[in-house]
Amino acid sequence: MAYTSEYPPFFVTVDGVVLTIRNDALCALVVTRGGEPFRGRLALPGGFVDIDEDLGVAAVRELSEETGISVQGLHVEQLASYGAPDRDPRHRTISIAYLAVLPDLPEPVGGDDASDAHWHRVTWLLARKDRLAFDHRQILRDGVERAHAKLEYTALGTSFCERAFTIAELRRVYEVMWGVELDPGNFHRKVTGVAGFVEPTGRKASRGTGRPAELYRRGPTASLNPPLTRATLG
Amino acid sequence: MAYTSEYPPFFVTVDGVVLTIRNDALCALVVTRGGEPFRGRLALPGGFVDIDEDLGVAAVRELSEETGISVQGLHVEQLASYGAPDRDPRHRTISIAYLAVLPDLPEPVGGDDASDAHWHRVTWLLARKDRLAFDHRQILRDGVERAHAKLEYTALGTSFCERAFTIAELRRVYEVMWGVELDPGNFHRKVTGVAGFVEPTGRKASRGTGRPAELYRRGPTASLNPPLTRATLG
DNA sequence: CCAAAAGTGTTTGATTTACACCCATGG
DNA sequence: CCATGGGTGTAAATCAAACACTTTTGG
Repeated sequence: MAYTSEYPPFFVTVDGVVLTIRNDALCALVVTRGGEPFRGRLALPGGFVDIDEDLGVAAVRELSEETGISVQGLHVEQLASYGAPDRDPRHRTISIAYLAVLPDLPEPVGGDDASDAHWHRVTWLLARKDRLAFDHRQILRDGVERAHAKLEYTALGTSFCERAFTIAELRRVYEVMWGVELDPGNFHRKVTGVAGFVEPTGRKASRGTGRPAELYRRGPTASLNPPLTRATLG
Repeated sequence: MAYTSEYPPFFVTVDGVVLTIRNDALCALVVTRGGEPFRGRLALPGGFVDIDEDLGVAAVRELSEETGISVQGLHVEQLASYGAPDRDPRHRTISIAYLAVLPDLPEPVGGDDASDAHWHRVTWLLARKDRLAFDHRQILRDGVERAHAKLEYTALGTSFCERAFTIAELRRVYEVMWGVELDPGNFHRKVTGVAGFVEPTGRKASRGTGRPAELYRRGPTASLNPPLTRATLG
């Protein structure tokens, strides 16, 4: 089947910046490209938008097809669009990037399809210019920057945690993202003191040694004003 | 000329949310549509992206063509993309929206081209569902929300002012955007105390009665941490 | 009982808020 | 010389940072 148009054709794709924290490091989900261009290179999961498909739906679908991850109920937001005329050597392609934030999953998220999806440390992916295909290095950078910024004044941090989490686990998210150590007491007070941020489940968690911690879940996500600030360095 | 492709055609447009403050109200720039669909309805300025044109360049060009406004050197940033399959009754169209913030201009910005561009109060434009064509109501809402948010933790407020401005003029921006009265003394101290926010020009301005105010210009735009907060209500 | 982590109390210092008050100009 | 807005001083209230200390578990 072929389409004709009096205007030159644009191609529209979606790409996903999917972040999680594994082994105390910020990691992003990447796939190995099977076809040209950039065959064998790492890339953000993504693909073409169907002609009658909503952008957000396409992003979720591609993530599921390429990596087997279901982001149902998880944090997904539109990040930005990328449309430099030469960003794809084949055609004029506009990519709408989405940002997803997940709790650490039980490793190899091999998908039904092109199942070589892997987590890589963001620092490693960004360390060299040529690790990622297309302009995906820039997209990843923008995604990480967005996540960074939203940590401070939204409850995005809770999206890195499981449904139920301890305050210490949430604190670890901030510590890894900011590369600092936070005072456990002050963090606890701050986070439990902001209305709508977290709410107690009533249950407790025994995480190894020490006193068991109260379990919390995401609250109705109030915006943080004043924002969380970095506290005492270790 | 006709183009053929094995994939269905997408159309790509840019739209601009152009904000300013006039007569103590937040206003947006709109044009009256000359063609179908939505002929005669108000719409955000925008249009089709050329096949070899960068998105940001297209946004600036359309603004200039449709409204005669040059946003050279002014604040322009990508806002978000809109691509619901039915957002344009004619074709599948993806629109990348840009946000621009300007000082109050000497009124009718009539462009070279479809020169019926006008400022309207944002509250009026948003008050009814059908004042704007397409999904431009949602786009405008998103732009206003973005501007609102960025006021608190960036120096975006200075973009509503002329090159040189008094602290009182800057304060007026915040008061109008937030619908509050701010304490002049505290605002002055806060704003001049944050490094990189504003820098003095050395000149003074005589605005009517009262002591002449020092003139400032935008600083190298430090991010505001802690952010500006709303102060005393009037 | 000891180590370790959770969570609370308390002190200190910084920041914000409220508002008094002086400054500089136009009429 | 008075009204008006610009800008600084200052005290009280609020908040954040540092850290001591109590609680509750596993070994």
